[in-house]
Amino acid sequence: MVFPADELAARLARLRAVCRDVGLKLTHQRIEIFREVALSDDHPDAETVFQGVRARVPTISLDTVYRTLWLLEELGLVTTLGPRRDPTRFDARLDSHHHFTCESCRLVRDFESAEFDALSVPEDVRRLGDVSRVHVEVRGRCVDCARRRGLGRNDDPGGSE
Amino acid sequence: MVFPADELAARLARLRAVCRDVGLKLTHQRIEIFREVALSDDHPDAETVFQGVRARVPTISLDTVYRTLWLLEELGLVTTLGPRRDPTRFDARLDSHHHFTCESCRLVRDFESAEFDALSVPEDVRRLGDVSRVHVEVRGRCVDCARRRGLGRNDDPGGSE
DNA sequence: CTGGGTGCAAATTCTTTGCAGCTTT
DNA sequence: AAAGCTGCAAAGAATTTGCACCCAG
Repeated sequence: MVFPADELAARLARLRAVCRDVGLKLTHQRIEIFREVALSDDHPDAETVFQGVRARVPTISLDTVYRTLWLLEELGLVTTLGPRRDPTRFDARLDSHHHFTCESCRLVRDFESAEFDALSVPEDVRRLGDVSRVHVEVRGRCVDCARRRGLGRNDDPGGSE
Repeated sequence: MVFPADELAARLARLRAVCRDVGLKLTHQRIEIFREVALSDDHPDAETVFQGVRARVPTISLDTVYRTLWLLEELGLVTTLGPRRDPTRFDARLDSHHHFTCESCRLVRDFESAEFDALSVPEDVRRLGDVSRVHVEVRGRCVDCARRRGLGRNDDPGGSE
């Protein structure tokens, strides 16, 4: 792994703390699922986590993995790559632009930024491969969702602009 | 729409040019599907494109929409939000970091950058909502895929670090 | 014309849900 | 003991595929 062993312990401690605070049970499965994601450095999907955990907990089921991953996500202990729980979305803009994504609803808005466009990719990244595009993803909660308050999720972006 | 009417014409012209060059037929469906994505500023998913196009072409089918969208993506005429054709992937790192994603295989690598971490969100974006996180997505082709050449897609990232 | 493209319907893949029994608190 | 979790199996989305007919080149 990339990070020191301490880091895993710290993440697990955080899981414990959050579960206690929110009143969630700290089951064997939850710990192992969280550990699997925390230990991997390549951002596994649910199926991959399932395979990994199953090596240690043979009775684990795939649906528990899904339920737990989304639970951890709601608790803020893990995040997702790309928009959350969303089918693939397409973009016809080929010029350099960036995205603001609302974590509550499906809203995504483009924006331009000369500063962001000017970003130069670090040398270590260039060593990973050929870079074709660099764009900034800003996540947050849109004004409409913020107005509606609460932590619940809205399925429909309000502003039709 | 946000961009001038000319822009749509330019995008359609580009579609024509690319199809001709590659020897693809310029069907009514392809034009309408492309137009639907090009005209929308909220990054529709396949289902939404389907609904939109169906208003003008009642016989369109959802599978044609999928096929066409992925075709346009391969031609470089549209892109996707988040990783392409990939189930949801999870990330247990909560500290600020960024991603390099290979467009050929499923490889995703984290990297750190003080410069990227220091980015400040433009005022107009802050008006869209509350920002919780800013990260940079670098897309390209990893060294292993580059070595394998060709435009085909590899399903398995080779390097196990 | 002729082959690529489309529509249909069925198949996959990814993810969620209802329910009965088992585990943490 | 009580409520929350889990595993199972079945349901539900999202996406893909096989095949016969049709249209752009």
